[in-house]
Parts: sequence; structure tokens; C-alpha cells
Amino acid sequence: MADQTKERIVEAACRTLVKHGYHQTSMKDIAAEAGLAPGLAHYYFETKEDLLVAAIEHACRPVVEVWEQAGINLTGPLPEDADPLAFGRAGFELAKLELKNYSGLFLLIFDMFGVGLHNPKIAAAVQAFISERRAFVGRIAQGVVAGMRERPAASVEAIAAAIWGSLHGIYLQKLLDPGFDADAAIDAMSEMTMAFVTSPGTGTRMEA
Amino acid sequence: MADQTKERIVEAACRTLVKHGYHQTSMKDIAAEAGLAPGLAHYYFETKEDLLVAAIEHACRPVVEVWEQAGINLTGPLPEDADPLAFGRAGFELAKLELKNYSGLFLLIFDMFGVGLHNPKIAAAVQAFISERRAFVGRIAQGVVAGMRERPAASVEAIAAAIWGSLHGIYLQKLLDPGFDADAAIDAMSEMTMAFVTSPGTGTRMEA
DNA sequence: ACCGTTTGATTGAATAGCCAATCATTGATT
DNA sequence: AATCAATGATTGGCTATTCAATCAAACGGT
Repeated sequence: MADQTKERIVEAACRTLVKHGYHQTSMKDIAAEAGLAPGLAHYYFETKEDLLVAAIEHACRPVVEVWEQAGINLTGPLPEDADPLAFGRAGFELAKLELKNYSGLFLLIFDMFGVGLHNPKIAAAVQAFISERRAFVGRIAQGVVAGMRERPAASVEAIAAAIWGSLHGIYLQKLLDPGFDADAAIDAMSEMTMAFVTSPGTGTRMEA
Repeated sequence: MADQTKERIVEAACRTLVKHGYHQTSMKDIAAEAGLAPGLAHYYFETKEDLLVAAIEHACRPVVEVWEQAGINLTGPLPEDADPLAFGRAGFELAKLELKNYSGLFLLIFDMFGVGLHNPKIAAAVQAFISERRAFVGRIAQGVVAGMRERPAASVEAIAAAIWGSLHGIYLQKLLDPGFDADAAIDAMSEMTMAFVTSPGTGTRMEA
């Protein structure tokens, strides 16, 4: 019974945060959304920050589940027999679907990015989110880079940071402007990445 | 006299917003930072939002000036005689410098990104920031794409959105984690972009 | 089976403080 | 005098957090 109401509170927090954002959600709002007494949110979470951290972690769960359903182990290594290049391509497709299906999560996450800039507790939660997902991109990049004819100058970590960054920079544009064509931007990023991966070599071109 | 104090308020707003973020800055804080009476901020700005919008615009100014000092006209076309590829490379270098020299601006901007997700007025100001800069990336991309042997499948707009997104996704990682190596990530992005641009053949420019 | 006690869950009101916005007032300049 | 700039106290409303009081269920002794 206790765990149930705790989860009800966290879920209500997710809903209100997605709908109204960090500024405009009070503890009372969250309790009301959950259909509970105002004081109860503080019974389960000492501070508002603690509840928000729990909400972030809760909101991320469904996305991870989608990945795992697609046969991707988020924290473990990639399947040995898979073609890394195909994996990379699929990753970009997955990114497009993610944005479409879980825009609420990203609304919450980008809101929290902003909060985290000046709030250590939220920053820690948000960085966990970043690290996990960027490392996953890095694992795909690792496989792809290993198959390249010439090793790129950039490290795998740097490539992963660039690709993760590009996807989230694209997400940001979409969230701020619903008319933005995120699919086209992700396709462009995918095309650029694939050209990079299959290019004969870097730094061997004529100077103008 | 009036314009001077108005600017003093905006500058104070920038400083406090960078230091403490949107949540933790009140109108009173801003007035105190400016060394003025609490009520004066509302004399010049009807609402807090209006002041924040002015602060965003004010904070962006020095960056634009740097671009213009580098011989780049932000809103007009690129110089005819310039090598687009060299321009692109220089753009990535400029991005690295920008982040180093104006991290305060980006702290403010990313804070406002978060606020803008649920606040139409701030969203409008933030989108102006995005549009201007993304269009500038697009103008460089336009020149580079025109010189490619084979036209890419992606549109120039999509490429610009991807590159702008990657830079700001990288900025975000740096702001949330000072230990993050943003230079390496931008170098990686630059390498990927250049490989994409030069992939089929040499970068022979074709004039219209 | 019965009953008092304990424990934890839940309630809703109270506390203490902060904030944006207002406004009557004062000061300065023309 | 009249207009604009500046002050700082006030207002009304909101907030996170606390807390005493209620409720329900489990437990233990008989």
C-alpha cells in the first residue's frame, strides 16, 4: 500500500512537470494530481528536489524498456554477431521514434537540464541520464570505428559526445518549435555520420 | 539618464541570472545587484518576463560582435571570394572559442531554454536566438554543399539544424559537467563534417 | 475470539517566508 | 509648476515545510 501511493505521487509529479514545468508545479499541485492530501508528498519525499529526482528516474524507465525490447542491452556490450554499421543506422531510426513517442520525457528532461545548471542535486540526476545514454552511443561507435579502414583522429568518446549532443540539440529544437522537422535533421546527421565512417580517410584532401 | 539606468538593470539581470539562475533570481535581487531601489525594475519593465527577454538579447550582443570582428556578417551573405570549406572549419574553431569565452551566456541561454518550454514569451526570445544562429550555420552549409561533387540527400536546412544541434548539445554537456572535453567533441564533429563534405571527390567549387 | 496497544499512513490546517506587482511619496530637471 | 525618475513600504498571493490529529491495520496477550 505504501509503495503504491509513493509511485502514485511520482507518476503525478511526472504528469504535472511535463504539463506545467518546474516553475509552475508545487508540491500541492502534485498531491492534488495524485488525489492525495497536500502533506503526503512530504511524508514520502523529504524535499521537493528528492521528488523531482525520483520523477526523472521514473520518466526514463519506459525508454530503456523500449531499447531492451529492441534487443539492445543498455549497459552490457553489443551482440558479437551484429553489423556495427547497421546498428548505427538503427540507432538513428530509434532516436526518431523516441522523440515521437516520448516527447513528454524530453520535455521533462530539458526542463531539468535548465534546473540542473544551478542545482547540484538535479544536476547529478541529469548527469546520470546523460552518462548512461552517451555511453551507449559510445559502445555503438566503438564497433563502428573498429571497422573503419583508417582510424579517425577523434577518440570514440569524443565521437559519442558529438553524436549524443547532435541528437539532443535536435530534440531541443523540436521541443521549442513543434513545426521543426526533427526527422530531416536526424537523417542529415545519419547521412553525415555514415559518410564519415565509410570515407577512405581523413585529412587527405587537396587544399583550396 | 533614463537609458543608462535601464541598461544597468539589464546588465544586473544578466549577472544575477548567470550566477543564480532563473528560479533563484527575484526582481529585488536584480535591483539590489544594480544598486537601485526594489521598485525600479518594474518601472522600466512591466513584468519579470519582459526584463528576462531584454536580458537574453543583451547577453547575446557580445557574441555577435565577436563574429563581426572576425569579418563575418551575421545576417548578410558570406563573402563571395571565401573558400566555403575553410569557412566551415573556422566556424568550428569559433564555436570552441565562443564556449570558452562566453560560457556565462550559454548558462543563461540553456536556463532560458528550460523556461521557454513552458513560457511562450521566453520561448519567442529563445527561438529568435536559435533562428539567427542556425540560419548563419545554414549559410555556411549552403556554400559548402554547393561545392560538393554529389549533392547530399539531406537539405541544407536539415544539415544546419544537425550541426547547430550538435554544437549546442556539446555546450550542454560542458555546462553540466565542467570536466567534459568540449573541444574534443567539437573536433570530432568537425572531422565528421569534413569527411562528409569531401567524401566522393575533391571539393571543387562550382559557381552558379 | 476479544481488546488494548503500537505502528505507520493519511489528513488538512498552520507556519514562516518569499515573490511580483502596486503605489503613494520624494527628488530632480526642465 | 509639471514632468519624469526613483524610492521603499505595502499588498495579496503563493510556496515548501511542519505538525498535531485522525485513521486503519497488525500484533500480542488473554
